[in-house]
Amino acid sequence: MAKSPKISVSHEPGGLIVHISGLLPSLSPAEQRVARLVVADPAGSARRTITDLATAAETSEATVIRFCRSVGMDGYPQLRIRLAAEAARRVEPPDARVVGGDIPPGADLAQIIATIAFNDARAVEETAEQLDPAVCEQVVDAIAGAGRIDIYGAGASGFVASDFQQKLHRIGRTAFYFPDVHTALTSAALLGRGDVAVGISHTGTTSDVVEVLEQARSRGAATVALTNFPRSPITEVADFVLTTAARETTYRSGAMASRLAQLTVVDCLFVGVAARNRARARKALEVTAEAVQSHRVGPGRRRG
Amino acid sequence: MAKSPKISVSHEPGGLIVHISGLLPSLSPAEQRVARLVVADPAGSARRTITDLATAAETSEATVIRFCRSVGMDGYPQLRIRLAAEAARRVEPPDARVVGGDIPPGADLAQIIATIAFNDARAVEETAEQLDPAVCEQVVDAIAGAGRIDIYGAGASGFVASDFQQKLHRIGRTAFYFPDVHTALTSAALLGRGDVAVGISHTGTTSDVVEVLEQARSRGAATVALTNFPRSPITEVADFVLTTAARETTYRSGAMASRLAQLTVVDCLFVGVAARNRARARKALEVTAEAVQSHRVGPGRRRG
DNA sequence: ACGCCTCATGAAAGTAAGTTTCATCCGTGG
DNA sequence: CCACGGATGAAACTTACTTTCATGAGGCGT
Repeated sequence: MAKSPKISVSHEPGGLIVHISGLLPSLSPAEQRVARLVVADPAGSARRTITDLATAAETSEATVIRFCRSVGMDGYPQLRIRLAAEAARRVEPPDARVVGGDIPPGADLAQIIATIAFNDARAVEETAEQLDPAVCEQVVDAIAGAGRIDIYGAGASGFVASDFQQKLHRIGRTAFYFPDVHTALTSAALLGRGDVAVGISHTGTTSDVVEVLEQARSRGAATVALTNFPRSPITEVADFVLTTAARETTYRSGAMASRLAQLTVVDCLFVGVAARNRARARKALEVTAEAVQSHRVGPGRRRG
Repeated sequence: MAKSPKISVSHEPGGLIVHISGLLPSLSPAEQRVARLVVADPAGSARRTITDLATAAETSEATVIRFCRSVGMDGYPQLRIRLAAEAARRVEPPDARVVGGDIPPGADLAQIIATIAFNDARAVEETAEQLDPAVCEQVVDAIAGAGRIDIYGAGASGFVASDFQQKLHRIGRTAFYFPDVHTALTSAALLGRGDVAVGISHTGTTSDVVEVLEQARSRGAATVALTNFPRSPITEVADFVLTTAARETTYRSGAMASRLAQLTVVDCLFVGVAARNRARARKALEVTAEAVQSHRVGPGRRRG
């Protein structure tokens, strides 16, 4: 079934560049070379002829066309135009901040800070731009009406999962997070129709998370995937797919930008769910806030 | 060559559209028809093929080309691209995002997303701007040369603390994070000169964290505070103070923006430390990356 | 290991788009 | 009335884009 090449991608809001970055790993090697050129210099690429671009990417025109189709364009001319538009819209980075780039070896700390913050902020913004409100809405509905919510995530994404769990818990939703696979699988097996399972994985290839989500789905739960890559395995076991838009950087394994982007999405979902029932959520928040009040000390800020 | 193709106008400032409008009267009738179409709908025209446009202007392709040359373009493709770029640029920004504002009660999800992302991104940017590189440098030095690094944080900040610990660990630094006060106190008591203690607290008033940091300091460890409020209690027990710049919003208890800001700072420190010894850090990262490789699944592409 | 299949890929054929050339038309002024 | 020059489109031509197809690499089951 899923075979259907419905890939279509009719909806690639936000940036085309962002969209392409996300698709990058799902492209064939030759197409990736093309994609990288395009992402690195959209404006420049728009000026090139297809033959030019093909040569630059050390491949054939045919591959460039395939690339166009892979990212949802009709053909090369359309890509060109979209690229030009995209490039025009984006204000170029003020200074030497390499977008999505690596930190140069000799960089001093001030530069490092500027670069990191720039990329982090961008990831957050771009993620928001390309988020599909309609899908979010559905996810929010599902969560708001869920009997139980299971949240899965390994490693770095585990933090995000855990954070989400805590948030939902604070507004009175029954949410769980499992740091270990076995417990998670057990829990997933107990899910059923009306429950929701959320899997978080930057790469979308973390087998533990994919498996658990699959399990959850087979039990009838609605499954949600949060990943940076729209065509990664996790999306195949998810009813709803939400993507982040962090560009890969080679050096920084932790992919902090990705983490921030994930948290932003989680936050949006959270606020969306909370907004479903303002009164109750607010009350729950107040109660939980009071609960930790005793752990606060002294005069702190001005507050007299 | 009497016509002298001196085309000139290599640089037509302001908008291309404006430029064309200006030239309009000096064009031949048929070219004017083309020009009018283009000016009326730049974006739409960019999508048309030359034949299309010629037909629409009730003229021949040749005339369209002449028009292109008349306005200083090399040919039709170039015009197309410029038009697309032009059209994209004049799209006005979606709408006014409320800076630091609360989410209005009736907001739809798209608005919520925009607002959250905007505030989150701002928090990250502003935090980076006000971070003192000199202090960061000192902290990085301390951590890079530390015998042991203890990281404390409760509740939401605990996630950040934990994340920091994991990061440092991955590049071979001896770092610990303690989710519970008692263990933390015990550990702090064992710190000494040359060790580093990092306390993370958004409000800066979390008693647990303050206490532990105090303990660490009394044992001779260098203490670092990461908080949003430069005059909060935690800063009184810290040798180095790093601040985030998240604006509070009333509704969102979790203060996600603050979390992101904290993470950004942590990331900067991390990269700073890693940069102190590129080679070793890189190696450590590679090794740890390999370690989780087996947990990745399949190709992830569309697979048929 | 073997054959089978799938997929990625570029060469080449085919089609469409863009460009040039040139003959025609039309108005103007001698 | 004719010569002239600019405007114009038809058609030839060139280049760009797209499709098709054969090849070969890599995976998979036997």
